[in-house]
Amino acid sequence: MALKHTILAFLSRQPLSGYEVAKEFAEGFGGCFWKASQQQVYAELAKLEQQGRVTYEVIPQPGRLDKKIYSITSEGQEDLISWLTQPTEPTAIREDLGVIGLAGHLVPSQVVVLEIERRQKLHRSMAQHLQKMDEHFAKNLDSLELKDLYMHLVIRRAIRYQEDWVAWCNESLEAIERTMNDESFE
Amino acid sequence: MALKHTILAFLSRQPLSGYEVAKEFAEGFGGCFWKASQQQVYAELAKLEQQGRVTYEVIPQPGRLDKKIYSITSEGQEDLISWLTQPTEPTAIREDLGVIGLAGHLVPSQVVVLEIERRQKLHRSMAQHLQKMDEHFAKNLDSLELKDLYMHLVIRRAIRYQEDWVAWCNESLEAIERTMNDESFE
DNA sequence: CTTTTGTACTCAAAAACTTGAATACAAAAA
DNA sequence: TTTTTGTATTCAAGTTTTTGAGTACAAAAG
Repeated sequence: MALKHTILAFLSRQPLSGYEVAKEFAEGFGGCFWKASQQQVYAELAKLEQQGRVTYEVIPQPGRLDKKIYSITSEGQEDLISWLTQPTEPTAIREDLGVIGLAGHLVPSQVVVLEIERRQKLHRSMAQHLQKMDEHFAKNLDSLELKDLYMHLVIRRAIRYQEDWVAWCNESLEAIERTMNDESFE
Repeated sequence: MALKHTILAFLSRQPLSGYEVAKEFAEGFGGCFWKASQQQVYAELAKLEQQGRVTYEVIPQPGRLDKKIYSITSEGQEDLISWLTQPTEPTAIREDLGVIGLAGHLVPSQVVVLEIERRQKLHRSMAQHLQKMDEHFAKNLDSLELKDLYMHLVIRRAIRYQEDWVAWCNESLEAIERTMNDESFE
């Protein structure tokens, strides 16, 4: 699984607390690329710590719960690098909206149309949100250091994904509406 | 989870044996949309049968193991329809190649470049394979019955997905190579 | 004539993920 | 001033998914 390596990848960029890692998985990167719950992240960090892939430093906070700042160890970096060097396999899409296509004939077309419209709006706003995340990188494209260039590419991937959904929704809505009209004139 | 409903969706199109359902998840639909192992499919079918969502008819085959042909029951159809009527949630991408972006700075750019090139070829051939699956539908687009129109839309979704990967790979390769050249002239 | 491929199904264990709850405290909003 | 939001972490149960092996037989390929 790659949750482990995704966490290591985050920590390879900068040390973070468990809470901060979890936030990345809930919002930024996770918002549309890789989701993981807080519990999953904390459990994984504990496991990685046991395996010596990460260490943490306890930061006492005045009038607050302590914070554990995790950083990647050299073992962790080696592990990560050897994972990075192996070929990746494409992931299946696993999308509920696709299943609707398989059984859409069981419900009135309007149900499908409304759902596609709802999803289209959602993906449009996700694309916009990602565009904003990317702005900073896209502006200085030529002077980006490698780390940031890669981050930009990852965000671009997510933007494309969302935009592709929007375009497919359009295409599909048109096709369905065309068919609905055809049938009513027959 | 939607594996259950995806199986019901298949059976709502036509009765199938467990083996055939598993094949759908390995190749056709599953090839790029939803993957599930044989074991998962058989287990799920058994559970659905217990719940009365599907029934099977044992077909004895001369000189072969018996075959169980599953069909959806009216309970199954009701279950499926009520699921179809609920809003769907977008799925996270969960792609290993995205994680590479987060930690790409740890390995030589050539490693990333080669991996992206490898993936690009893969997605190109997946797109072609899907195009072929779609040919039959795309040809008679105007005379398609609803069932087939929806199937066409699902395949289109998968084609777009694969093509989007190909385009992103291009975009990324160019950006990385540009940066590599910049740096070697400095 | 033997190996591979394809049909057809089952069992079991481990890893991963989801869901729900709980604890603890601070700062801002209502 | 009470509620909500945000920071920060942990435990537990249940479901899903992955991985690996095993049984059985037929037909085609080598």
